[in-house]
Amino acid sequence: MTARKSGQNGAHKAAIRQENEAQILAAAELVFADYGFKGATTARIAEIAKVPKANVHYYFSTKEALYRRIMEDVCDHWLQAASTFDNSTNPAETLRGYIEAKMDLSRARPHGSRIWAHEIIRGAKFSSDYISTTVKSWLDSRVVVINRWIAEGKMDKVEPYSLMYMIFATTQHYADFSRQIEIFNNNNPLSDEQFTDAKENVVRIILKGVGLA
Amino acid sequence: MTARKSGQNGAHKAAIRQENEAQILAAAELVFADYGFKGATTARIAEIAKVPKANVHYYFSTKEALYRRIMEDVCDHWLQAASTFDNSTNPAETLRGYIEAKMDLSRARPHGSRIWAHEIIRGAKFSSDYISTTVKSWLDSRVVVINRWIAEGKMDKVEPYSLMYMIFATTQHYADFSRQIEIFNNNNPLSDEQFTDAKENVVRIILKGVGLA
DNA sequence: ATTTATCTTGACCGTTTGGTCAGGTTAAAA
DNA sequence: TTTTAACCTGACCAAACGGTCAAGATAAAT
Repeated sequence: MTARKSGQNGAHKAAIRQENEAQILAAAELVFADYGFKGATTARIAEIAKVPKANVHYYFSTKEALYRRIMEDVCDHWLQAASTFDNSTNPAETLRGYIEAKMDLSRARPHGSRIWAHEIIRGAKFSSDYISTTVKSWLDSRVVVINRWIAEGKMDKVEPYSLMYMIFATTQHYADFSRQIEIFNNNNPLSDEQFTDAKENVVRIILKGVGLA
Repeated sequence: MTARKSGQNGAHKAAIRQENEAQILAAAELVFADYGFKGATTARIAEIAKVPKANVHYYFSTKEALYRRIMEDVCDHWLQAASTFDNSTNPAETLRGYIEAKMDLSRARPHGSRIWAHEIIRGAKFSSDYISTTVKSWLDSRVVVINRWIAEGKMDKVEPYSLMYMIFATTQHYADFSRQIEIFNNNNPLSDEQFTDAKENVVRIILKGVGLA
């Protein structure tokens, strides 16, 4: 294949790089989600990505570098869902939007949620900085909003952190524990209908639970 | 030390066995909780248990045998907390009792909860039988109770599974994600006071959320 | 056509892994 | 006291681990 056949300026090489990196990242996300950082192996990642193991190390110098890259991706998506909390005029609408966004993220990217779970369970060795700065700032500012709603008598007086933890836990449960839910559902993954129903139930219980229904 | 010095009939040997097994089990619980089955190493377990690695294999033939034993323990404790759901006359009292029992279990035995989380995240390879029989039976019978409460107009019409998943997720979050909670709490573990407060908030939000307040 | 830069990979290396074992110590039984 | 059964452990092993590298293949630039 000549240079002319592809786009100009080394577009083919760039495409190869992008393709391979994407393949490796997708495989790594799967393997890290199943086994966490320590339990995952580069050989297994290579196998799933369908590239020789040496090629994994050509694109990502170390297992840790690959892991950190995956964590960045996971955090980016988390922040994206978080932004739903911005429109803070109507408490019920805002909370509903946030819960629904987090539920949808659990459905769309369960592996990311599982990687995060591994990371925290193990003690957040790689991400404690990110949590104590970026995530904590985000959370604290939402707590302020919730406290304002409470002060304005728009909702019940609840501990905002407890509420947020409940939302974190419940929404992520549908990703992290989907295998358990599947078994309870007679060994069938939740259908789109069942998931939508679950989402509505979660929203309703929480909104009513804090006096927003 | 002679046989006479200890109780009769080989009590000393039995005591040694019990002591060592307990030490190894405690260490294994810690290590499996941090790294899951695959990521945990027998060398690390031996180190924490303060016995030579060969001794770990003297008491537990393989890493998998040790892991299964730990899983049994975890399940036993889970079933113990589950029994709180038995007194099913008063919905609010029953649910409150169950939620509080699960919260207390997360506080008292966080490692067990984390091991369970690892196990499910990975796909419940060792425990799918236990879940699809024992746990599912337990859950389905509680769902019947909740549906009866709903039919009797004692609480809102909610999807019982969604409600139970919310309780699982939220209570276990205080064990599995305690490191994250700690960071949000300015790098301090929740005090007994804060935990009691969180527990009460969780109970209040859920009970009110399903129309039991 | 030749050079250069990037991509590819089988073979390899030192270390760590789960697990074994021979030979020892200790306590219970005879 | 002697025998027996259980406990203990340093040393070891094959396999799997993360990572390296030299040598070749491919495509872009000259």
